[in-house]
Amino acid sequence: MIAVKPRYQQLKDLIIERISRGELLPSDRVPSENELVESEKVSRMTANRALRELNNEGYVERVAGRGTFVADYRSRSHLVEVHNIADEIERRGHAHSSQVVRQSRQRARGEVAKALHVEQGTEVFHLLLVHYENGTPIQIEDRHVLTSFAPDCLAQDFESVTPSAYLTGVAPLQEAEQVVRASMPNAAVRQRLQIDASEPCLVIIRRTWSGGRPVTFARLHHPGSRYELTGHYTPPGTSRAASGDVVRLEKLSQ
Amino acid sequence: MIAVKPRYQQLKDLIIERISRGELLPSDRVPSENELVESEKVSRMTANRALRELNNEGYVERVAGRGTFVADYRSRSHLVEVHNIADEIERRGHAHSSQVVRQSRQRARGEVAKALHVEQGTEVFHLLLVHYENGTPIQIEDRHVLTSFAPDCLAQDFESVTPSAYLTGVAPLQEAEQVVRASMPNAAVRQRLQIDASEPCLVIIRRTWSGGRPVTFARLHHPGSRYELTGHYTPPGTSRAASGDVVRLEKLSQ
DNA sequence: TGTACTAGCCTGTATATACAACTTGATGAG
DNA sequence: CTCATCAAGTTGTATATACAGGCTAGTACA
Repeated sequence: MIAVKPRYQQLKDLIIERISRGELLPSDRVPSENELVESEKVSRMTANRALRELNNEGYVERVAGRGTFVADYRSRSHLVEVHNIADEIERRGHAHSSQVVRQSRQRARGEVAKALHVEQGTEVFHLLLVHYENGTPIQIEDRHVLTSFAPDCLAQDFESVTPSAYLTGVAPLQEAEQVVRASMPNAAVRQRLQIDASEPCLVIIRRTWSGGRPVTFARLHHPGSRYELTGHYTPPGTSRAASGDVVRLEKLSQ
Repeated sequence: MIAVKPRYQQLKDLIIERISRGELLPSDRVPSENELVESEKVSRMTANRALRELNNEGYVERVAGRGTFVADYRSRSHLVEVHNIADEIERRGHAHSSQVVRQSRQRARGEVAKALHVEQGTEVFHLLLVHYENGTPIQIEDRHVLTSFAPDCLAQDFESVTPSAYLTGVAPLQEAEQVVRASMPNAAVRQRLQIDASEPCLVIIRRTWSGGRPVTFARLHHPGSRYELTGHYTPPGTSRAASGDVVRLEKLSQ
């Protein structure tokens, strides 16, 4: 099946390709419709459709009169926003800090090797951090990263830039799977989160893909009494105004 | 500001309007491009853009050679799929059953009144069900519904059709907010879920909107050892094939 | 020097036209 | 009656053209 892709899709693929290989960085200017007409020998309407759809999908931002620009990674998907606990805490107006417990190479075993699609015993990076909100522990981040994805992982200072922010900067994350559970933590987790034996944890296990392969696998433990996940869903095509005056549910249900 | 909406947007609004007022039902035929050219006095390209975008947004399905048809509610948004615990259980190949504990009128107080945007003391429907997977309790559904939204709510047999499925049938749900927490259940919840005092619950608090106002508010309790939420995110515009061979994470991390 | 204006680029929308590919139902040949 | 063919309607794509409106830089003018 050698189905020929439509021309507008070829243009989209071309631009996505340039973005994901880092040739075009966030806020860089993307070729204008007329430039694409010249260089790719298409009509302006075809170039328009390609750029318009990339805009709808969050890859680029368009400004009438100025041009088309690569969007920030963080606005590309809700997923990436949720990824970064530091942003989340700062958006609440609180202070974020973190402590690196471990930052080392490790041989991938069992679950980690399977999740990252590597052989048992392959070297990967292992990060263990505790994140604090106004000095109170809010998350344990236990993360494994493919060495080939981020070779300079051990040289980073993860107390000033979170692993999420760093990894997002290395390359855009394209896909993610996550599982959310409630479970009782063991003693080590309890000690790091400063909670007692009767408090459950909200656990998120998340695997993220880039360039067609899984690149990082994280287990995030949160104290049940101090953390909750919130989500907001609107069907596409709904006017933005409608969702603006939604009362935040977490305030209602405390 | 009397901004004139673009023509293609007017067409989209027109069709969404017909769908949401029930004039067009799922699988009904939507006017074809040429019919819109006639009736709405637009060019075919404009009609094409309107229908194409409605298709991308999940409102309609298009089949070359046949026409354009209203999509099923359940395929309109991932949200609605996730809503129905019965479908979820059956998709796993297990048997779903449920027991209605309470199905009555109740005066809305406190949190419920605030969440549904009604005065304290307004009458609402109250549903309390326990859902079972292969005979084991998997969810307590404690739900409040606006009487005006579903007047025949008390006449339904919720042991054969789940509240989610019923409510989805009354009108398409347009928006939802949810909060996910881990917490220790009280004795009543423990007893209904048949769990002991050391097991935490995964709690989902969800509010759903239709026609611009909140219509139902639900608290869902799940035993931490038997239930987990899974999510899968792909940025829009990614080819579908890539996400097909993703290994389910819940199997990896058991 | 400073300000107003304009040319030139950009996106956003709308139309008319064309051809390809698919589906369905009718028509006609065997 | 059966099967092949065809016509008409549908979506999907692509092009050429046009005009409106936003933005910017440079130019002319005061």
